[in-house]
Amino acid sequence: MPEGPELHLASLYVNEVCDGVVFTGAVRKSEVSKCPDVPFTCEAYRITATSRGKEVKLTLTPIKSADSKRTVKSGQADQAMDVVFRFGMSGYFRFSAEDELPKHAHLRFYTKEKSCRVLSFVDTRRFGSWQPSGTWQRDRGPCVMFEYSSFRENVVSHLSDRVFDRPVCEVLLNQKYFNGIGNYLRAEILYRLNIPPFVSARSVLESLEVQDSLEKEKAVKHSITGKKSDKVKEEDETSDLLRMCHMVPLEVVNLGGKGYDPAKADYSGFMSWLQCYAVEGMNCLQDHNGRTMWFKGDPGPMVPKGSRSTRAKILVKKERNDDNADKKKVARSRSESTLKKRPIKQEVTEIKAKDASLSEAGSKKRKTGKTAEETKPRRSRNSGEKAAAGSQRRSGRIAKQNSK
DNA sequence: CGTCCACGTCTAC
DNA sequence: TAGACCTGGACGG
Repeated sequence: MPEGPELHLASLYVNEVCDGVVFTGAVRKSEVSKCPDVPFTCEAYRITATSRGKEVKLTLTPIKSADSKRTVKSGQADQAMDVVFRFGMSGYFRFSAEDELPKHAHLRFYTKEKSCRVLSFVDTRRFGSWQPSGTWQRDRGPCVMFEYSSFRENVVSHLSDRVFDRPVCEVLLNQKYFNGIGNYLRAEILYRLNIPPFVSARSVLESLEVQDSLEKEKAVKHSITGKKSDKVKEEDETSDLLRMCHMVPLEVVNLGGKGYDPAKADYSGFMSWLQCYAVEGMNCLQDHNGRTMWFKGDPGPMVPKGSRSTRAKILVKKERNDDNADKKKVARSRSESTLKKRPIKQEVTEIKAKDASLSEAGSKKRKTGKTAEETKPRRSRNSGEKAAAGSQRRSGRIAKQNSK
């Protein structure tokens, strides 16, 4: 599930399904989990959730009854407890019947119902974690979605920090400044702005100000009366990287539905929303950390040496509907960058690799005559995640569902 | 069957 | 800045 939008949707999910539900007893952990026990036991309690960036906090609140003072046994909570979750690569919450517990339900909260149900933290890969009596992780910055002004402030006031020497695509994953941005969001955000991923972060951020310039503009317009002074320099609403770090994740929240989770039922809406990440025809390279960066066009000057164009998974195939494309383009030709949304007919395919033309980007940074693949043993990001690939796989198959 | 890939941190050399 | 931490789906042989 897990970038900022999915964490927030998870908190909405918890609040919805747990509304009016009474939980009871102890919080139980799976045998296999290495995360800490949650020492909370209560005859009757409620669960609510909030999110911040890439964390979710559950609050367990004991329900007071008239005779509670007498009834509270030792070992029973009478105080609320917060449990803070990080989702790793595969975490999510599910509310189910007790006899239909999902596989990998590693932390469980049981309802006080005759036919008991369970709120579970499910995490297939177990990269997620929780912290009993937890607080928001100290080194994480403000939420890009719901603490927008302090998020801006935090970035703009630290631009001299040396982390901003790094390529912008790598800095966008730094949760100290971009809490909530992950691998698909960085691709989508930079794509919308046409910013090459491997240019220094400072160079694209240094012109930005603490206050969102659109907000400023609104304020000005407002004070000027209702006069629609078009003279006020119409700034392109999609031109500010920090604003896009706020807006793009909110778009995913407003899809209302499933985020990226191939294991789950309906994520087709999300797949259609993607314009760049894992989209056929886009380029990709490994960043300095071995993570796949999806982009279009120029990669920028700071591509890591030896970065290979990965044979990353293509999840989305989009098909142009060219019939009226040109006309529409002219009609709305106001700003180049707002035209990113090509008139498109999209097809969500099953996951089928096609490995389109990634070679272009890859060849750019081949300085020697030889390919990176030939000269260097490929850097591997980590043992489990990326074993250095030996063989080239080329498959030319795409699920052909483009019939019509 | 085996290899490669995946929405993210962590910590150890 | 490599690994470590994990499971499982897609794909290739």
